[in-house]
Amino acid sequence: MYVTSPVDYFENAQPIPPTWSEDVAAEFSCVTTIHTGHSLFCEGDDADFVYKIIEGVVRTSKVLMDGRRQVMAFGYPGDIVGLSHDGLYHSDCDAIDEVKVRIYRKNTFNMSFDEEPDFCGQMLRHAATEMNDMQEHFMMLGRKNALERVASFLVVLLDRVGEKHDCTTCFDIPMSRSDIADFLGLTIETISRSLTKLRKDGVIDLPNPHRVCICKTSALRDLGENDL
Amino acid sequence: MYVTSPVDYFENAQPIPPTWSEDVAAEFSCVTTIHTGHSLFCEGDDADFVYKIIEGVVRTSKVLMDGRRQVMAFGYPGDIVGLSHDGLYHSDCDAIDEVKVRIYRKNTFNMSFDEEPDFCGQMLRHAATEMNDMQEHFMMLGRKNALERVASFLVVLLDRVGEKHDCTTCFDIPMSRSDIADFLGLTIETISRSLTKLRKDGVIDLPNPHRVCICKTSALRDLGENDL
DNA sequence: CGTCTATTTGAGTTAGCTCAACCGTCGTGG
DNA sequence: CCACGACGGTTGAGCTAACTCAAATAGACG
Repeated sequence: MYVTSPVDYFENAQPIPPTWSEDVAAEFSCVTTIHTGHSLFCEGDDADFVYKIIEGVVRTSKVLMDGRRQVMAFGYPGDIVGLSHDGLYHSDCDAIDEVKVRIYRKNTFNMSFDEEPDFCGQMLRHAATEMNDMQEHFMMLGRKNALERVASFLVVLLDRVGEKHDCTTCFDIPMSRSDIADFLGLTIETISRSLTKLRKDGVIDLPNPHRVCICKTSALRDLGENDL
Repeated sequence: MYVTSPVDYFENAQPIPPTWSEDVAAEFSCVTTIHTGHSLFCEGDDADFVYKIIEGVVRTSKVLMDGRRQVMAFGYPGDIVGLSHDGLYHSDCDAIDEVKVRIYRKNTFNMSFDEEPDFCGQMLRHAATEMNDMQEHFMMLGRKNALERVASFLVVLLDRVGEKHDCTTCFDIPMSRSDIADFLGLTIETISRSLTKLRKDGVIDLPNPHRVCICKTSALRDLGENDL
């Protein structure tokens, strides 16, 4: 099931000491870089690690036997990926660009919280936040049309990574059209056509295929009808 | 924003004592019944409680301004609903049939875990399980066709509440066609047609609209292509 | 400069939607 | 007791948004 080996960053793992506090936590985690296109983990692997994104963007996805793929989420800096309920990963996770992550050994906190209860609390808060995002995602996949989905997607990115320049807000889109399509449950052609329509309507500008500038923020928000 | 009042079950709430252990937990939670069609909570309400389903089935859903609705999940006995990341509920939750729940005061464990760390662990495990279910749900909404979605849905119910009788496994479907449609991102007509097709193909039997018997389990599983 | 890959654009097809009719069950009231 | 209307589910017919397939375009890279 392995595409690339996701665990060889952790060869010199230290033994786990009896107590664990915030400032020694660093000893039980390590920072590493995953190169563009490489996997953090694959579906079916033992879920031994949890990853916190420091830099770059990852993609978590699942594939059906016939190759149909659904992208669950894009993980941006601050996001946590790799939580499992049964000790196995149930999705693939790949680096979309050059990604720096902090890797935590699962057994130091996950499923056994004796050492540091607050880490569990942080984890739960994070899970609750992610579940909320997932509910927004359900709304898109189940009930919004193509243009609304693309608009919603752009609004989420706008609020998360938009850089305000005078009247427009711009940001990079590190993922391919194919990634966006598989995230939104559409095809690359429909993504392209929707972006073109938004551009022709003057809502956005596309300096290049991997960068967007939002010209009419409120129009985009109206289209996306995102919560909050 | 209220449809029905979801909080009047908790009029005689007790003050929170300083310590909290498993056997006194009952004091900080209470069991109550929510009647068919009534709400446990609504989007926008203060998320003061978390609910564990004891009996019956609940539906969590979101609606867009124009009335389009997406059902996020059906909560069966053992499931927990009402987790929030920011102190507000972001979905509606309603009783599909007569529902018995245990209501926990959020502040006794959620977001402040000083008293009982293990409750947080249970919560996190539950959240991880639910996130896994949600990922299956994404696959359905984004990448499966109507028949596959209905088959997947039936397989999940089959594994969860199926009662095996000789060669077939049967279970009740407490939710309406409209609920199923809004869960699967389809219309009631498409649900009906898909069920009829499965019946005509001999995969299932429908003694009445709210009960299914699975005749060809493996055929249904093949169609649904569920993970695990 | 040519090849490769990602994206955009165009044209025709189709799965699922919309709208409408129909059917069975249930509760209500004359 | 039965007629009636309301409601939930099923079935049919036509429509349309998004898909599929195909071609054109544009960068990126050796």
